[in-house]
Amino acid sequence: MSKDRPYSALVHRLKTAGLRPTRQRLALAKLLFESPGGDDRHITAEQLHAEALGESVRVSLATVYNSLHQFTEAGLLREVVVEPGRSYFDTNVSDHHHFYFEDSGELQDIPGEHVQMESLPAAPAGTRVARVDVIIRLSGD
Amino acid sequence: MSKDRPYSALVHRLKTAGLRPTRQRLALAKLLFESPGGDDRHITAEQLHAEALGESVRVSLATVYNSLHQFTEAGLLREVVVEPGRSYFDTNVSDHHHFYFEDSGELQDIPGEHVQMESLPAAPAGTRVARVDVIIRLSGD
DNA sequence: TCAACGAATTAGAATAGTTCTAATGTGTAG
DNA sequence: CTACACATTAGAACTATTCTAATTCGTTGA
Ligand SMILES: [Mn+2]
Ligand SMILES: [Mn+2]
Ligand SMILES: [Zn+2]
Ligand SMILES: [Zn+2]
Repeated sequence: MSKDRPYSALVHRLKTAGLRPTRQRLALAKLLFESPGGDDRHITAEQLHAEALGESVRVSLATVYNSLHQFTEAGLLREVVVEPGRSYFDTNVSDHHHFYFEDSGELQDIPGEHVQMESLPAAPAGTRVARVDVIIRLSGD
Repeated sequence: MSKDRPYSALVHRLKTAGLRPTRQRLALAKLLFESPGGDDRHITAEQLHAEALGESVRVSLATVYNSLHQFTEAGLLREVVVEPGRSYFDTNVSDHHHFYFEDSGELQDIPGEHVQMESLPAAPAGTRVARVDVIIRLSGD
């Protein structure tokens, strides 16, 4: 279909999401989605910024935040809040839940089938369920 | 049993928790646990501080934070994080989950029986489950 | 190809929630 | 009552995040 460079799939992904494929967004998307384990990363804005700088991708922290939020709105990422002042962006947008290791601050996926709710209560009138977050908090032994 | 003033039950509650019943802790505990609906309040530190000042209880914000954390450690409160930079303290420490109204920022209890997990995955070796948080995020219509 | 324009990026300031510091005050055991 | 550990406090500090307004870039269509 396309004879483009390695970025071609990402370019398409961003365009489809209504986002211009800028140098910064492409580089961040590459780090997010095409690293080893890219379909299950849990990363903070500061971590991604550091990672970019480490790869000599020049991008500001403000742009990292902007991009992460835009990717989230576009459904490419999912935001998971675990502590006040600590939120992760998750490259796995399928239906799943999380272990949170309180000691190390790490998040780990739990496949969706392993936690099932029976009888989710109905959303109150005038609202719809935007998301259901299940976080199993773990502490050391 | 006791012929003490209205604070007597609270004094006992704090002492049992290993906390000295100081003027500030008593006043905050009274606001938290003896308001109408005191077994189901979801309040932030700043809200509680404002409430205290409104009742002419002189207490610093630092003490409000200290007390909320101490109460939480003692099992009198439970902390619920809903957004980066927004955490609530919940006077309902029984097993239950929450609706979060994204528009208004309010939290509402869902009785424990109304959400049941089947087959919670086992905690990874070397860890124990400290808590399971279920937050159903609602957005307007 | 390129001008024009709206969109994106940026540095740095600003904000908000929370925690820290170190000086002062208070509850309680003896 | 005294002494001392514990608690409170004002304000500074800190951290994650958002904002601002100046600059740069991507796209489109002539
Ligand atoms: Mn956000
Ligand atoms: Mn806390
Ligand atoms: Zn995940
Ligand atoms: Zn609750």
